[in-house]
Amino acid sequence: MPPTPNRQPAKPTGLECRMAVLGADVRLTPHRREVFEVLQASTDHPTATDLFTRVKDRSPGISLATVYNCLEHLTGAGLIKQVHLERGQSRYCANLHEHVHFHCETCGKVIDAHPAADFDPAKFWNLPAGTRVSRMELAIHGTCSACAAR
Amino acid sequence: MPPTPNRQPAKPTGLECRMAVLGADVRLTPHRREVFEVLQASTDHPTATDLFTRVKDRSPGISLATVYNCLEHLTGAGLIKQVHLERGQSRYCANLHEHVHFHCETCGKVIDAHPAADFDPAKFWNLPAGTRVSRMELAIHGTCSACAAR
DNA sequence: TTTAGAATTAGAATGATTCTAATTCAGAAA
DNA sequence: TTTCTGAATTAGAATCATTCTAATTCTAAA
Repeated sequence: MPPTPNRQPAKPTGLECRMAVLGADVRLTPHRREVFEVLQASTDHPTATDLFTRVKDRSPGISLATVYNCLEHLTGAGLIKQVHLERGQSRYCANLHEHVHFHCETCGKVIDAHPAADFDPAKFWNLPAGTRVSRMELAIHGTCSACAAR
Repeated sequence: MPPTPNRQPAKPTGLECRMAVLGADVRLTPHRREVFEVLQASTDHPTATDLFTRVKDRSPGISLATVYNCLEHLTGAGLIKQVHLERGQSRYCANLHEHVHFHCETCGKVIDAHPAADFDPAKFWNLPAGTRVSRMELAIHGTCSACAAR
């Protein structure tokens, strides 16, 4: 039996490329990179199938399962966010700035809304002492200005 | 052809009972009443199948489809609220006071949290002029005090 | 070149919800 | 009372989004 090799943890080299955000990291494989780039280029808040359609134009062989897989890894690494606005498909968002989502119930459009500079969400709700908050998700539903104008 | 009878719109009489809230109304049929009462008596935020199980103790013949149907009507009438905390099953809530939901990611418990008296949500997000807000849904995720103590 | 593990895939499986078509029921009209 | 109409209810099928599975491919290190 050969001596136990002094195996190092795999390090990124060559084509392999990692991005680290908030301590987590992902290997940015070609598919993951494309899903990420397509999402970053999207101003709407696409669903997994929306992204599947868009990425297929660039990588015809990609499968929906891979898109879901990529989204899961990217979400886990904190590179993108999963958004739950209503029942049905989840939506995804590459805007990492703190923001909330406005959802127009008439046309379905989703708009990012950013909080006022002095907004401190934690102090507005009377959570029991000892509660730890890891994230908040605010969905505002209504009618967007374009629809309201009609 | 007989003369057109002067048909009046159906009015609630006898056992039939309506509740009107915010302009909407529902006939409170026995099943709807039971689903509503069971939800009001629940301190957790039950899912449709949770409610189905609980209501079946009182009305063994009820079907899951009817529970969904009742929940839809009660929600439409504004008597209860549908809550989306995570992917998967919707939860329901009979607390009509303005409040947000805290979701413990460790034990799954959901706690109602009420806003501070001076909280005016509308002014904290820079929504485009002309936007009309009909409702807001805030989910706060984290660890409840009991789980945090462990 | 071999190996080990991760990524990817197609398709099956799952879970929640919604739909469908038939039946039952309540109250109004005859 | 009996009939009628529309709503409520039902079981089961259908749908939809997602997750799982098992096989295959790929990457980078040994």
